[in-house]
Amino acid sequence: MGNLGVTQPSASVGNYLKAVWETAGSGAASTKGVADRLSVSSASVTNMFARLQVMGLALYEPYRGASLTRRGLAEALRLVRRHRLIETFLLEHLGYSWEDVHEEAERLEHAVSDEFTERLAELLGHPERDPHGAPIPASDGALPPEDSQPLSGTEAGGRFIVSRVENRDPAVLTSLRGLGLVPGRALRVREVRALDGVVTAEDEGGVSHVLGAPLARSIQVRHRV
Amino acid sequence: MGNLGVTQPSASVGNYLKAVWETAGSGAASTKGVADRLSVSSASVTNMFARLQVMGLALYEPYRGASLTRRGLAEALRLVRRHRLIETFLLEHLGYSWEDVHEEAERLEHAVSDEFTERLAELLGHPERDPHGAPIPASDGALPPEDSQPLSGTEAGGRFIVSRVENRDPAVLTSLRGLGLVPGRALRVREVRALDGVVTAEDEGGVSHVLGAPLARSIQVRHRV
DNA sequence: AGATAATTTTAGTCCTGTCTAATATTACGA
DNA sequence: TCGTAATATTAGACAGGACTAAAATTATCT
Repeated sequence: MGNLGVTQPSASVGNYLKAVWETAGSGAASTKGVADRLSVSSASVTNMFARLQVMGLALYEPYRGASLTRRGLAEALRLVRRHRLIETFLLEHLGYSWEDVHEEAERLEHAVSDEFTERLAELLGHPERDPHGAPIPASDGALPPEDSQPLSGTEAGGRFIVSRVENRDPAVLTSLRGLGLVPGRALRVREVRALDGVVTAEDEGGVSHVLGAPLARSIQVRHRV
Repeated sequence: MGNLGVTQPSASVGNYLKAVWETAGSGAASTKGVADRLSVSSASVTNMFARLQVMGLALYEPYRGASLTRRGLAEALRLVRRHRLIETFLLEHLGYSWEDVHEEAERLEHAVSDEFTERLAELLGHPERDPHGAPIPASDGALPPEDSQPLSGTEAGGRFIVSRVENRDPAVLTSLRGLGLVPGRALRVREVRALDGVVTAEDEGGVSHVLGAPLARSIQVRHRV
């Protein structure tokens, strides 16, 4: 994850790199996908895709989308690492609440240096996951293995532990926290309704939760051991 | 120091506001003064002075320099507060060395929110001074009273305590730290040579320090009680 | 006071990153 | 497979911030 002699990409460029990384499954990111994620016009995305290509950070084929080069991927993961470490710090040391850490980290990740990042990792004890359960890339970009699946893809009767909540909306996160649907919570799935994807799951206190498809998709769980 | 409904000035605008504040004694800041401090061309400064005026952050009279309005001053002090709190945090919690905190804080001050700042102040115990002895403005912009004077302006025979070191150059700071010329150090002034402003002072260990005029000007001391 | 030096401003250019409107391409449903 | 809907791209504009070169103003020194 070195950065030898290379100019730091601007915050904008960094945001596009992250968006491409998050949007592209294992292929190329679409213009619209990135535009929606960044709340920016499609024209802006087309423009940036071309620039990322010139900068050697992405491969771009018109109408086919963009995918990161090794360098682009390294840069994206560096930002993701910063973001998730900062979120952890905000929650654990500054008393931020779960739903507020994302926004602050979003700005800070572009301002901190590698030195800051590594010192922060040290202070935090080199955590593997952030407060939402998202894996924190190592300083060389390595991601811890993922053993989770979305709640929406489980089967009735299964017993799980919430491992991650993938949602940036503070209002949604506040609600989920209120319901106790945070990483670590044990759940037993009662029903995954084929009709509309609504999932019904019961927590250890016997409380039943009914979750619409989008929510069920953003809650990741892993099998209980 | 509120920020109600007001768009956050960009990092650039913020840097100019700080530079005007630091440059203008109790009058107006000159184009060249600000240009030198920010390492930017004079033309850029003229341009920004005009824009600050339009934004209501400064008063600008061509060829006469710029001075901050109440709003501009409040914004500048807000950044200074952030900067100095961040420096303190870097040194005390992340293990940064004295000479490295400035550069990192310079970037971070534009990325943190008021909420972050106040939580950080809380974590640090609401310090009144940063690691270099510079006063930290309160959240309402109030500055602790200044009882210091530059070492260059003292008289031979006086006994002082170093209260502040005003220099951003890491190389200079490293040297001063090596000599023990940091806030808290007791000094007895031996000579302030009229000829060239060179100051000779002795510390408690009996070590004698000879300081050129520029250095002597950047070291602030207060009378020993 | 006049000449020269220092400082400032103006004029014009450039780059980044955004937008809208118009056009082109691809995907999809009948 | 054809027509419409969705997606993408191009073209052109604009704001923020920076620069250089040239012109103007102020300061300084004899």
